[in-house]
Amino acid sequence: MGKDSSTEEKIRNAARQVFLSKGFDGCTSREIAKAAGENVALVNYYFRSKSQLFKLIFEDAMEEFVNSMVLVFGSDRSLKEKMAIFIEKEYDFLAKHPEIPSFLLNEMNREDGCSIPPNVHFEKIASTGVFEECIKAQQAGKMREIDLRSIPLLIMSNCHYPVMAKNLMMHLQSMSADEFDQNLKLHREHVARMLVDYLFPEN
Amino acid sequence: MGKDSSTEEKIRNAARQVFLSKGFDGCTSREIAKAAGENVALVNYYFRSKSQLFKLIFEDAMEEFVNSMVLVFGSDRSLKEKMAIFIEKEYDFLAKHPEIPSFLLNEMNREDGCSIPPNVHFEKIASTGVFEECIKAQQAGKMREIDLRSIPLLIMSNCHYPVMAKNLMMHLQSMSADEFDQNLKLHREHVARMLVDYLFPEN
DNA sequence: CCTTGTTTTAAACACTTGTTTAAAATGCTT
DNA sequence: AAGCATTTTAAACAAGTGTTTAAAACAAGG
Repeated sequence: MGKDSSTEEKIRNAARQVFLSKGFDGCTSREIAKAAGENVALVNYYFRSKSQLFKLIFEDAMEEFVNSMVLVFGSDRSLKEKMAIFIEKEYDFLAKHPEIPSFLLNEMNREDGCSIPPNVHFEKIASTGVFEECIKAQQAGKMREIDLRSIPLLIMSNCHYPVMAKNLMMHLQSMSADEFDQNLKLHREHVARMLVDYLFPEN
Repeated sequence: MGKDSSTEEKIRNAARQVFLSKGFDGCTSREIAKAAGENVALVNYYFRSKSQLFKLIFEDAMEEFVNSMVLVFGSDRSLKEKMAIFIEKEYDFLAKHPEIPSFLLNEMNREDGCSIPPNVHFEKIASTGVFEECIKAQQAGKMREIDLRSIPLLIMSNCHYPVMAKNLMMHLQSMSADEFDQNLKLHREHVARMLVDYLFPEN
């Protein structure tokens, strides 16, 4: 069976790009094929159906997404440092892949959207031991008493939303894309300071 | 010309519900008509086209959205109080209309998505005088030195994202809808405290 | 009643959708 | 070169899309 470079990969990459920016409903099989420079029939020849191909792309994105979480938490810095570094990395990651948050959220909310076993991703994050680390820190009085499930939500809110809301904010505050990007660099520092200050209050 | 109750409104309401939950690409004219219990042709009879009808719904949602901002900032409380109240109101509002943030963001990012004059909404917010109020507070050392455009972004991030990410969080943390909603109540208080503490540091 | 204008309907329009087919092109082994 | 499976193509398929049409149903006033 063939090299997985060439055609199959070309379609997969094109699909990724198109799906990420337009979503499942927002694009057509022919659009993906054209973006790959290949015949429409090849999409189904290699991936059986549009949905099947989408599932592949979606799970890839989800994995990439979760991995970027796991990476930092696995290191052996202090919890406070980890948090700050994670926010840094997250902003860097999102600068390169700004469509991922919107993509995941949207397709997660579509009916018959997500058919993935949840435990996989949960386990991956839990396996870094970051949760136990938090509990310890809380018991030692070094970390604010807060439900552990709120922490990812706090971080993700402040990292993901700004990227997703770029167009909306540009509209509401009538600013250009450059202005927004420039402002985002400052915003990022506020976010890091605010979250760390809140989660690790000074005595 | 007829009563604007009955058919026209029935279609408009159905369209709102369907558009909000599925987006422009995610639904069909026939689906809207069926939801309204009327014939397909009536959609175009009253609204000329699917796009036209969508534009109406979209601008309505946007207005509702901006108004919920303006309402609080127009009151005559202290800035610190306004902020806290606003977050409260926003969470209440979003509990009733959880689809609006996703809807606005998505359709804002669609190509040929937003064809609305931006200045309208910007002016509406600016006209509350909240910006001048912030500048004053910053000069008096009562408010953190931060670009004013970051403040709405901070607030919206922490109010809107949690609602949008409900399904994603349920999945990642393998929790039920009830668990999530319960957690959201606690989360909301953290958000209010964190934002106020950060924007109005004690001395 | 008939006439007028408005509202509603079923049917059709042209076009796009995802998917399949059957034939053509290509590559590889013998 | 011949035979083979694999890959690619253009064409077709049925179903669904937004929109239009032309006729029917309705309401109101003369």
